[in-house]
Amino acid sequence: MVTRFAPSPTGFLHIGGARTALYNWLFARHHGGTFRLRIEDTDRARSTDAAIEAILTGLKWLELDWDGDAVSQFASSPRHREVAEELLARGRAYRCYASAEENAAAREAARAKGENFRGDLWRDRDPAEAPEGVAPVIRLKMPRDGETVINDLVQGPVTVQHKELDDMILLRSDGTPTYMMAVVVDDHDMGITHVIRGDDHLNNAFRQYQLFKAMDWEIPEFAHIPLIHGPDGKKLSKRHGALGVEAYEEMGFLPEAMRNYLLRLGWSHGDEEIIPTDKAIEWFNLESVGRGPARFDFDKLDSLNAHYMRAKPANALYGLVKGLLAARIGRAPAADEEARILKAMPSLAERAKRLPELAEYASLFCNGEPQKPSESALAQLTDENKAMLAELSKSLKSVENWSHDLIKEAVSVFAVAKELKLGKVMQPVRAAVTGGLPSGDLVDTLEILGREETLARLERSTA
RNA sequence: GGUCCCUUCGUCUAGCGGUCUAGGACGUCGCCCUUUCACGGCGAAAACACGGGUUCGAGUCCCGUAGGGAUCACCA
Repeated sequence: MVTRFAPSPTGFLHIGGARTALYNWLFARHHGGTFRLRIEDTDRARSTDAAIEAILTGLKWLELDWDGDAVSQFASSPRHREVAEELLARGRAYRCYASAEENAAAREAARAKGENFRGDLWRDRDPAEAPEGVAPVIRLKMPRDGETVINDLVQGPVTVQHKELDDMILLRSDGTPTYMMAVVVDDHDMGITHVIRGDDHLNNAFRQYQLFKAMDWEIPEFAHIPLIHGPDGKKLSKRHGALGVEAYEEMGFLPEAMRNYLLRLGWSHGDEEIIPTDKAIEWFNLESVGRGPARFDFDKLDSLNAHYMRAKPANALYGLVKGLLAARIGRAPAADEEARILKAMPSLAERAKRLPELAEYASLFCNGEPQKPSESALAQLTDENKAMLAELSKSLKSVENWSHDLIKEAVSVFAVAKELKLGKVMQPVRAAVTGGLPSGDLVDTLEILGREETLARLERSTA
């Protein structure tokens, strides 16, 4: 089995494309088949190298590896022309000399009659009538009677009457192949067995089907997956989540969370929600792909991301936030700070949903933090509490062995002596030490921070 | 407008004629835990678009209506 992902390099790899790639990849891996990457760059004016780069980078980030080299569609245009000639020779295609104006007029007229424009102005005309100096396009001679049924692996059987099909252009007047021509030839030449792509291509499938037939080629299976909509149910726009995958990377999502989310958005396996990649490969099938469009939901992505962050080892997590952390504190973290962060990481990861948030929490373990206490933290630091903290500092200063148990004991003893409930003491301490940021068990936090830094923070906040 | 596709809680979905007083997840709300923030635990509210059929029986099958989407380029 051979699948392919065939994006056109006219922009970044958006979320819908990413899911299409994922499904193709999963399908191929599940069946032990091949997953190819083809760049549909036949539109020379709109294709850019930057976009190709963005697509490759996005795919790599998502860890969707393709087999063989990525191929450029443009590179095989001689082959596309060759097939067009073959079609001409077989009498399955013809030259059309209609001008843009003539076509536009015919299109208008057809629409006025409630019909589809079929582009067939020259279908039955004598080529001898060809006007001087007009370079023709080559059109496919579509069947006019009957119908075609495609058994779409996702949508089920879909029928279209042949009279609805237009004599699509195969070769432009400048001799370059159109997309319709290129996909069919390439899919055939690459031995693609399953064409899995966005629902927006469903109509095209029928036109391409005829092209396969005209060449007597084997027709691949089709699977058209529903598009992803924005939270409001409308077509995904930049306002929503139609961002490049690199934007999701910047927002601090993990590729494995992204894959899980995208997989589950429009596909299911019973009640399973957390689906690691190995399970995804094992379970993926086209039959379970939903038929209606799905809305993008950041909350669910967040919760999945939180899950995968917690599952990551501390050092891996640290590697992911190191850059963000340095940017946040304006310098590279020192070795002792890194050691603290590594220790605190598990409880930090439990509290963060995205990488930047984790970096923020981690910054707490750097000297000189917190820079900006939250409002509720500030509210804790009343004059009364400040006085209390100053006294507590003295008790803490005398803790010989700076360890969890002894710190806790010192605080408890202090609380009893002052006839305060433990919470009444801890709350201000947290405000002073963390500035209101979550950090895990407070005593653990103090231990990790060390006596020096703890006392420094208490002093700073009571000043 | 023509053609094609889609329609279960706010969202993603389970369901493939009886086990559905419709299940799970995210989100929301409440309670508990508690040393703060979180996590966690428990619980609640929340859906079969509508109307006709078929059938002993329909969320599940058929038709229609409504709503949504896709597509109608010498773009892909």
